[in-house]
Amino acid sequence: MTNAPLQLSIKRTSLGTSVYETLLEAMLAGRLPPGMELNSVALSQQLEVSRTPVKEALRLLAHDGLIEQVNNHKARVVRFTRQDVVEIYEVRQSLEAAAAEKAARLMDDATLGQLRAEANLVQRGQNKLGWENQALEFDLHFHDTLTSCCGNRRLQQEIARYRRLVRGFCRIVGRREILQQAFAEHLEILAAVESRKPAAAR
Amino acid sequence: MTNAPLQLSIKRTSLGTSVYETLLEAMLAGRLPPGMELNSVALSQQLEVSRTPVKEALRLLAHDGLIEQVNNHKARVVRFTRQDVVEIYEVRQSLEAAAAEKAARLMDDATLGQLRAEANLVQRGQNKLGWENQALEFDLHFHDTLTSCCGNRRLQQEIARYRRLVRGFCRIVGRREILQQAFAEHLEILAAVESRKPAAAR
DNA sequence: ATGTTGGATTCTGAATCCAGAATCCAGATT
DNA sequence: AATCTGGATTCTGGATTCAGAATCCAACAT
Repeated sequence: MTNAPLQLSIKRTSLGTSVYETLLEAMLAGRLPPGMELNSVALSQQLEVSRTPVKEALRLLAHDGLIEQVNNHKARVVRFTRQDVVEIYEVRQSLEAAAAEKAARLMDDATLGQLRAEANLVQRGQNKLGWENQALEFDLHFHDTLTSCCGNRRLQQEIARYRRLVRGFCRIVGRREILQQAFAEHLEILAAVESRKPAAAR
Repeated sequence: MTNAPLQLSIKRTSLGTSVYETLLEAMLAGRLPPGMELNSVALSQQLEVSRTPVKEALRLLAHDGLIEQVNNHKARVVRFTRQDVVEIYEVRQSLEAAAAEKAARLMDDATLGQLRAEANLVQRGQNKLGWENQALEFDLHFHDTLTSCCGNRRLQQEIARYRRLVRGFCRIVGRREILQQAFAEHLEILAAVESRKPAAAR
C-alpha cells in the first residue's frame, strides 16, 4: 500500500548558510558596521562553529559585493559611498520598473481590486494617527504584489536582493513626508496598472 | 629615498576562485551539460586539487543559480527551461535599457563620434563578405561602450553577469538575419543617444 | 632620530580527517 | 513475485591540521 501523499518536510539548512544569513542580517541591521574588519577566527569563536562555514559565508558575502577582500585576503565590510547608494537605488529602480511594466499586463483583476481597496483605505485614513505604519505596510504589500505578479521569478529574485540592500542603509522609518510622496506615486502606478498601460506603469 | 612609483603587480588568485572560473567557463562553453551531476570528489581529482576549493566553487555557483542543490545535497547543473531563457533575457534587457538611458545623458561626444564612425563603416560594408564578423564585433563594442558610459558601476557589473549567462545558451554565431536586425536596432539607439533623448534610448 | 631588516606572531587558504546522511543491493518476509 | 529491511558503500558538510603569507615589533645601521 502506497502511503497517502502526506506532504511534510523539515527545513534542513547547512551551517554555512545560516552563518551567511546571520552575518547578512547583522550587516543590514547595522551591527557589523561598514569598514569593520572580519576575522574568521574571532567570528567562528563568537558563533561557536568552526572556521570552515565562516569562510564559506565570507566568500558568499564577498561574491555579493557586501564584503571587500582588501589587501589580498582580509575581509572588511564595504563602506557604501554616496555614489554606491545612488547606484543601488538606480538598479533597484530599473528592475522594479520592469516588474511594474510586466505586472500591468499580467495582474489579475481580483488582486488588482484588492490592492485598490487597500489603497482607498489608506487614503481615507490619511490624517489619522498611526497613518505612517498603515502606509508603510501598504508600501511593502504593494511592492510585493507588483513583483510577484510580474511573472518572472528571476526578476523577482533580483528585486528581493536589491531590496534587502536598500533596507540595509535605509533605516528611516515612518518619515511622514517620504511616505506621503511614495504613496502618491503608488496611486499613480496603480492607476496605470488598472488601465493596463505597461509603459506608464514603469 | 622613496622608490619610483614602479607599478608592477602579479596576479594572485585563490585556488577556489580559479576552480570557480574553470567550472563557469566549462558550463557556459557547453561541456558540463545541463542536468549533469557534479561530484566533488571526481572534480577534485580531475582538477588535481583537494575537495575544499571545489566545494567553495560549487557553493558560489549555486549562489549564482547555475547549479541546483537537488535532493538535499548533491549538485547538478541547472537545466534552463524555455521560461528561464525568456526570464534571463528580460532581466538583461531591462538592465541594458536602464544603462542606455543613462548613457544618453552621460556619454561624451568623442566616444559618441567614434561609435558613429564605426557604425557607418559597418553600414557601408553591409554587402561585403565577412560582414558578419565585423558586425558581431561592433555589436560587442557597442554594448560595452553603452554600459561603461552609464556611470553606474554596479549596473555595469550586473549587466556583465547577465551577459555571461546569455552567452552561455546563445552560441549562435554569425547568423546574418539576427545580426542585421540587431544592427538596425543599434542604429536607432545610437540616434537616440546622439539626440540625447534618454527615454527613446531605452 | 629615522629608516631598514630579520624574526616572532597571526591569519588565511588548502589538505586531510571524521561523522552523519543518502544510495544501493542483497537477503528475507509475506 | 513483489516489497520491505538492514547493512555496505558512497558522498557530503564540517572540524582539524598544516604550510605559506602578512603584519608587527624590536634591534640595528646610517
